[in-house]
Amino acid sequence: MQAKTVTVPTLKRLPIYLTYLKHLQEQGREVVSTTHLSRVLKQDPTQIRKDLAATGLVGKPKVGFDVSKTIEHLENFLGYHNTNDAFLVGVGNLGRAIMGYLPFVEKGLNIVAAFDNNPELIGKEIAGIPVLTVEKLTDLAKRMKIKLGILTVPESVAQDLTDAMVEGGIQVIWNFVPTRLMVPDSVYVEYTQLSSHLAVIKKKLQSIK
Amino acid sequence: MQAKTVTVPTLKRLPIYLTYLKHLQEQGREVVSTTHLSRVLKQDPTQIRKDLAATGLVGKPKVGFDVSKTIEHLENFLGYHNTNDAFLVGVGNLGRAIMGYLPFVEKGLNIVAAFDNNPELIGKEIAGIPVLTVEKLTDLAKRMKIKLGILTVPESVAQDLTDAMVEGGIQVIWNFVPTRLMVPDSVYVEYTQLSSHLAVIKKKLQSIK
DNA sequence: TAGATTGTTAATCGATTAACAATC
DNA sequence: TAGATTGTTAATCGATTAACAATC
Repeated sequence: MQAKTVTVPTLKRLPIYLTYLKHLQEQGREVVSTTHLSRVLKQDPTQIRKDLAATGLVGKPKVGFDVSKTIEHLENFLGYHNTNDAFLVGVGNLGRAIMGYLPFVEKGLNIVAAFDNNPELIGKEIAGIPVLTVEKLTDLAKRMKIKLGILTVPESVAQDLTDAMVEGGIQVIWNFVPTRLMVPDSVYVEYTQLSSHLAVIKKKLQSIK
Repeated sequence: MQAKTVTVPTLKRLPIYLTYLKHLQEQGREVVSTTHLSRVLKQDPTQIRKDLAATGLVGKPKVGFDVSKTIEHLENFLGYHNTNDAFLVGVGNLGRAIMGYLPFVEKGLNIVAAFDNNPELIGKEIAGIPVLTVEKLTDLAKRMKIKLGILTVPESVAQDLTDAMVEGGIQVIWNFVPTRLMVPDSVYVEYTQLSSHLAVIKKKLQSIK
């Protein structure tokens, strides 16, 4: 079956299935039913079936899904085997963590250079990634045809550096700064807003005290 | 007007409004309309009005919302002025980044201790936070009546340390590990799945190439 | 075969968006 | 007053969940 268009909610659940399937594989399980996945992952079995079907997977009635094949299929679908080059802008705490975060390397994220305006960092290497001055950002992005930029700067300079990335031809920005960025329609911004998660957590804490 | 029950999507948008309102405040703006917010934040104005109304805010027809009062109100509503004590478990790259992440401090997250099993880290301080052995986690959580735990360990030990937290009476877990955690119904888990965001980003990159 | 599981259509649920009267 | 904006009810949209026939 051909892969249909996959919705964002589905796309976000796939990596969760994948980690659990790998766990099963390590234990030597060969097949798994969505009924089982449903119990463990606490999600509706129909939803899991629809999610898998959306990637083009087919299961066997009465049997379930082949663990190894499903892993292989999902990894291909998510593009874990082909790497994407990226620039990281803002070598603070969070930036450094992302630069050295192994799970991203395993999933095919390849940060080729990082940028900062701190003279003490420029010229150094962090987690094997060279740190360059932000002045080189736009030109280098053009020259290297970089399509993905990861933004981990303080809020005050977020828009300026976004502009620099956009000018350099970057088309997808992973934004960790708690601000909306202004970008042309052609540029996609993926927002990872830790403050939003914190808001949910604090509300929850209020209600249980 | 009284604050109604606020949905999670609404809760997650409030911090975004807040950062932009502070930006306006710095520029000396005294009032703002949801029409204006809508243009800048690229969100439906009705949604913004509903979100604000859900927190108990009222605006002035023809005028809009008072910037300073709205900021004050939202900060109170989100509990930025009263701190929540938390334990952080797993002092790797990501854990360290969170320990030193200023925006969390400003929003009232107070990490009082961190835990790891690496002997080289134990006894040290990182960003002013003491690192202790994971063996002390459960007892100390009980004694200090800690309600919030932040989980930034490798996947292989995530469930074990979750169990340790739950046994220590922790009721809310902020999980950065790309796995579902098994917890009793009384425990709430907030999932921040960076792998899910990466999945969305990689798909986007595939489509623009 | 009987029963478990898949795959799909239909129903439900909840969030977003549209329409519009009320208000300063 | 006229017009912009709020606040709210109604309509829409999309995602989740339920029901159930098809399948091995």
